[in-house]
Amino acid sequence: MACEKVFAEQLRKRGLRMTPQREMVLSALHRVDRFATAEELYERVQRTSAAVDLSTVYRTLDLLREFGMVAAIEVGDRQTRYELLGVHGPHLHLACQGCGRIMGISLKAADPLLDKLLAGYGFEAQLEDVTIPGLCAECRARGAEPAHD
Amino acid sequence: MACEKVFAEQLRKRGLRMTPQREMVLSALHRVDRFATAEELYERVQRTSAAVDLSTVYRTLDLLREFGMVAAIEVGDRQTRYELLGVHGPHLHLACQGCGRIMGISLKAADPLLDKLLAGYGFEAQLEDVTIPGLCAECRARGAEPAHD
DNA sequence: CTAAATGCAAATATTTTGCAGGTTA
DNA sequence: TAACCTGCAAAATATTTGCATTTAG
Repeated sequence: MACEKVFAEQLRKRGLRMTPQREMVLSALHRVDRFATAEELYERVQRTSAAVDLSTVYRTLDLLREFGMVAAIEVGDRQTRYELLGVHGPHLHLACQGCGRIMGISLKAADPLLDKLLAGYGFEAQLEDVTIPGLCAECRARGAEPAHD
Repeated sequence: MACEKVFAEQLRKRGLRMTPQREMVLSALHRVDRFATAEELYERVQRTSAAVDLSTVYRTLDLLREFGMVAAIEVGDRQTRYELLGVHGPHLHLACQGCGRIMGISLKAADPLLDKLLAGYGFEAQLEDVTIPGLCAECRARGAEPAHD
């Protein structure tokens, strides 16, 4: 996956430019463990260059989102999390309220729901960035309560 | 619907108190058109008494949420919206990205998905407060683009 | 009377923006 | 070299909290 290539290509297409900062953010997205907050990515980028600003991270994430290379998802808390959409493309997210883990699964599972919403309500759902809260198998086994807050 | 009764009851159960402010917030939730932000509720409450503070609105909404009388849902934007859970109880929310409208529909539609998640991933989904983005029939007919932001 | 609730103001947290100066193509 | 990008600082937004005072029960 020449992500950098794709990014550079998309940038050029719009008359925008590739910069070291933008490379670093993309690279951080690769190294980070799947879902990261802007702050986490910022910290990671800083290890490479302390001069990069948080606002630049946000601006780059916005671009990557526009290009469809990154998904922005919201778990319960206030922070947005970012995920690199690699070979797998968009998917559905399951967020365990017990342990905080997030799983990405195929959109296929939601096809019946999708059809039902379209047939019954004329509603064309976009489940790509939807995050479904709940409890994962382990937490259920542990008898964990769904954290309300 | 003796919502006030239920509220008062729940409060008493925990040694908390009914106050005019809390009544006003609950009342505002009734009058407001289904989904309201804290700010909207605040404005409405202020028409009755200008002395009520926004923080009190938030505190009351938190209580109502704990009591399961109110659902807090997140549409794309940063603001949380609150909805009174009346006779119908919890449901699934469809948020049109074209016109901003929010529909509440029965959780039934998602039963197959629920089963699939449980069977396939051991994940017990809680769809009560989930908001699904997409396009409603009207907006699709108008050929509206799903607003990315 | 006393624990709980309120208003106020200030703190937090996250994200966005304006701008002067540096940089990329 | 000209449009773009960056860092910095400050603004904007949404929500939460500490505290002195008031109030419900």
